[in-house]
Amino acid sequence: MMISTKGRYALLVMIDLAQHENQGNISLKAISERQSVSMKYLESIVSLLREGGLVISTRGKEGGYQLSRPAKDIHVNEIIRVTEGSLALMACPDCGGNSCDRAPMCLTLPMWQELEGLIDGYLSRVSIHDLITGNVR
Amino acid sequence: MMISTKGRYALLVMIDLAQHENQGNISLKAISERQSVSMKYLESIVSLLREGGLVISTRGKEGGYQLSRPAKDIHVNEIIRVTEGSLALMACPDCGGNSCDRAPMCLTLPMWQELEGLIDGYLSRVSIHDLITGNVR
DNA sequence: CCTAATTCCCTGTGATATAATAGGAATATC
DNA sequence: GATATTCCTATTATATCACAGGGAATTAGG
Repeated sequence: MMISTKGRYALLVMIDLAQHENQGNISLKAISERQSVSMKYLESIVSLLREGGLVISTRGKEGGYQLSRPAKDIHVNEIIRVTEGSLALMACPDCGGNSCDRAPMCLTLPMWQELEGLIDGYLSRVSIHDLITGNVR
Repeated sequence: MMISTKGRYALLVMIDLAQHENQGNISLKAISERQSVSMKYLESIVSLLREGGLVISTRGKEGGYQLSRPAKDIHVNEIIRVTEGSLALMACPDCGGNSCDRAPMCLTLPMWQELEGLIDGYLSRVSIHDLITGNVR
């Protein structure tokens, strides 16, 4: 399974923020209540989104989060990359991508690279806005 | 990370078997020595391949494994499916794919289904034989 | 029949990752 | 100064991974 709850909840948060775009700061409490997800857990996930520059935070009372860019300009591959680490399906364990003596293992490398490009290519064409409007294909 | 060593080693075994096609039974001992992987761990992996019908086993002395079909007719998606469970990236946790009240979550479902089809489509076009001959694209 | 080589099966184990929880410090608003 | 919020650092519980061990069942060859 490629996508853990971390990535799932991250998408959830981004969609929620997009649905309340231009409504000022959205607090985690509001999101957690709307999506019935533990607020404490959301905290750790949103902090990844913040470090990745996908959301902007404001501390203190009346604080909260907003998308750092319009929902049309934020794509799913960024969200996954920030929360799940990377999209890398597999790396050659010994040589790190270069050729080595572990031949049969390396035989599969071109396939993984090709597939990775395929996945990243697709997810980079799906924006948060596309998800909300159901414009996925 | 989508592919664990289970899937990696399974591919390794299948490639090794393909490289010794028409040479009778290949023992785990031989594979484990060639690929320097623990024989005990290989055991558990090959048993998945056997249950999945991808290899045929022969017990007793001079026993071992062979591909159940020509390498050209075995594709990577089958191997991953058998060893890693499924290619499913994500399922709607509450409604199992149908629509439910957890709207934002379900908004992402079409995207995952599309992507899953993309991945499965690609991997179903890559055979073990393709991997060996470097005919990947 | 006997021995050796093999698959098969069941169980255990340490390491790591995931999913979540907990407590409190820092910051901003009113 | 009270309150609401983000931010930071732990801790725990559970699951999965990557093996290891012991032995039963099966088969080939002498």
